[in-house]
Amino acid sequence: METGGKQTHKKITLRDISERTGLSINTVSKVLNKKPYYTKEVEQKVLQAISELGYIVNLNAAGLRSGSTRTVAIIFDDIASPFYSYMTDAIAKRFDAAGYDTVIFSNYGRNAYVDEALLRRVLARKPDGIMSFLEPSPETVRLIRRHGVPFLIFGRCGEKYGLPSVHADTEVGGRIAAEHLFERNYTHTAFVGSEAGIGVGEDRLRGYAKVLEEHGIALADTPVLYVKELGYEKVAQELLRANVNGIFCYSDIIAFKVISQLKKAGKIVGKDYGIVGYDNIQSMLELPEMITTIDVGNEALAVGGAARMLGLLQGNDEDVFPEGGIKPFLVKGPTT
Amino acid sequence: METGGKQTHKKITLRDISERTGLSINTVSKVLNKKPYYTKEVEQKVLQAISELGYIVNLNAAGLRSGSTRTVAIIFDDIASPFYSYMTDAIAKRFDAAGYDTVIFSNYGRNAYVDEALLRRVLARKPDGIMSFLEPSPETVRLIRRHGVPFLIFGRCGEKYGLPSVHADTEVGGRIAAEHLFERNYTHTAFVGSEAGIGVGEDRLRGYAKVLEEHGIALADTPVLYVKELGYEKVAQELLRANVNGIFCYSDIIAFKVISQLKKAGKIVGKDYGIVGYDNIQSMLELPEMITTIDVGNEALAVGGAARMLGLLQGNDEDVFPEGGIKPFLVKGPTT
DNA sequence: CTGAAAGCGCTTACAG
DNA sequence: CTGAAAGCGCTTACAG
Repeated sequence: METGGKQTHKKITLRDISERTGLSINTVSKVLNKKPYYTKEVEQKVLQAISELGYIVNLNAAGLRSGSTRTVAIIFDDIASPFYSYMTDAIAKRFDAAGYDTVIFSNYGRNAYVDEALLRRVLARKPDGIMSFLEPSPETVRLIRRHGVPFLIFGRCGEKYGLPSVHADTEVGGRIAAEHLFERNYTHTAFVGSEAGIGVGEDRLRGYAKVLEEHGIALADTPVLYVKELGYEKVAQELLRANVNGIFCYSDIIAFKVISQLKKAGKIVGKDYGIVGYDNIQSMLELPEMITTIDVGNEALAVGGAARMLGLLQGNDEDVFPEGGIKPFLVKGPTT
Repeated sequence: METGGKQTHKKITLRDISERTGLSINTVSKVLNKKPYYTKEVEQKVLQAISELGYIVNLNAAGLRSGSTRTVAIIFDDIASPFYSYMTDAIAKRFDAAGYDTVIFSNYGRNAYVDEALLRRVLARKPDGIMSFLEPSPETVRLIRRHGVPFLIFGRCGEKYGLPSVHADTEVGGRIAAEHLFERNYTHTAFVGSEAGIGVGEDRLRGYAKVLEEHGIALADTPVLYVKELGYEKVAQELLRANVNGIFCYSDIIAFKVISQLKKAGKIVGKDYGIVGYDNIQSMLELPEMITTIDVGNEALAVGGAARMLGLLQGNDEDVFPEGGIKPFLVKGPTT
């Protein structure tokens, strides 16, 4: 099987086009970049030589000189997660349409934040902008400042970092979930999160807690469990021990696993208890309706996020959602 | 004042490190790249200056000179699809560990092949290698050859293109699915694909067809339907009209939609009919068990694909699966 | 062990 | 409208 690996392939550069056409390198460059001015005749010659020699521009070299790589970096925790991959697809598609390529970075679950080491790797590629699903660590914020690169936080609020962000109102999401559980008479509730201290998780928890209060229940008197801390088996044990009948989960994936665990104990979802997830991944994957969940306005979020990033790339710092942000909504499924 | 700190966005380059330390630029470069030889003292000085000034290397510039960008491009059809995003995560993680960053490219569903325009965009970034979930068009193959860049086809056979590939035996997958349907007495079967002419789809269909033949049934006498051609409603109509009771689908996602459509007509899956999907996405997403499906050896495929690509990057053209490839296996679910 | 020079492939002023 | 020169930030020979 041949790969062409070791063969010598002559690299075609502007110099070759220049020699072929008898024009100077910068005239050729001008035609390539459609900069004024050149004659139709020159254009013809250049385009023909390019096609004949199979010239392909080296954008790294171009970026080195021009200062812009026409590249956006996306940072996430876990691209295998449907929420991230769906969003990445929707966003990268828009970058593509605007002439930007996308480089992806992840710390592969090693860290819930963008740490300095990761940001250094990102910056070494000189992207024109960075869009991050993760929040930056404090030192990272300093590095972003110093570097002056546009940095957009996506899906989480950037206010406390003084950085631009596009996100839905997560507290409202938690509120909607809790209200729904109470409406359906699942009033003995618990919250199951990923890990404590994640900003967006805390927001959802807060919205949920407020509804509890309105019903005269203190959050402290109800289970608040984190799967990364306890594991799913222990979480299920706690839920059973507390005799909970309404569960609000940080994500659909967590909800699915909780359902599986409780099933082992003979508990039937939608009958013995109700559960609400988060993210509405079933709609992203075009799966059959599986769960009651909160949709954070996925589509609007992706569109808005891409628009905001492209705006930042042009030095435009205006918020795309001045009206108070995207509103999450409930999607009723068979689990409540 | 150089130590003042808030120098607004002055770019720090090797030149600055050189001036700060009194060493030459190439000595600094040598330390950065750990090339022999330099003294401990010099190393100390350089590392300190780098830390003080917050230097970050420009890998585009480095790549321009060295010829290697330490970058791999991944091309896919649709990163929002769980199969692709899971694989991308598993693969990119391994590239990362080997010191390569990943750039993603897609034609966003516009084309089932890597066309020339897309490959040009990829090559303009000068990746050290390309890994593609999509097969190349004929002109694209020529361009790959001419360019001499390592190009690995992932998930599909590259033999007919003369290009290296890592893939499971898809024909066996189709065979296993069909055998299972017959075993379970779903003997009046149909195939539902994505679109005609996709190599990997044809392979699955062929394996399926062979089993039919062994049971004395000609493929031509059974429905072979493509959703991109007919749409889901028409597909369901055809399935009902032919009074089918066993369905083999090209993917789990297609299977889910077919199940939804047939439900509207009152048909209960697992009772009125059996259905087998492909990809085992439920395991990737950690969803509850939802469907009988074919797992193509996802984990092994990702590990092997990454290893093969990293091998190609080092000029090593050896196949990582000399023993006849990865074997798909059946995952029994509630739909058969 | 360290440094001066050349060059990777472009684009950007600027001169004509 | 076209071209000669400089330079983006590095690494690579090569000289000392």
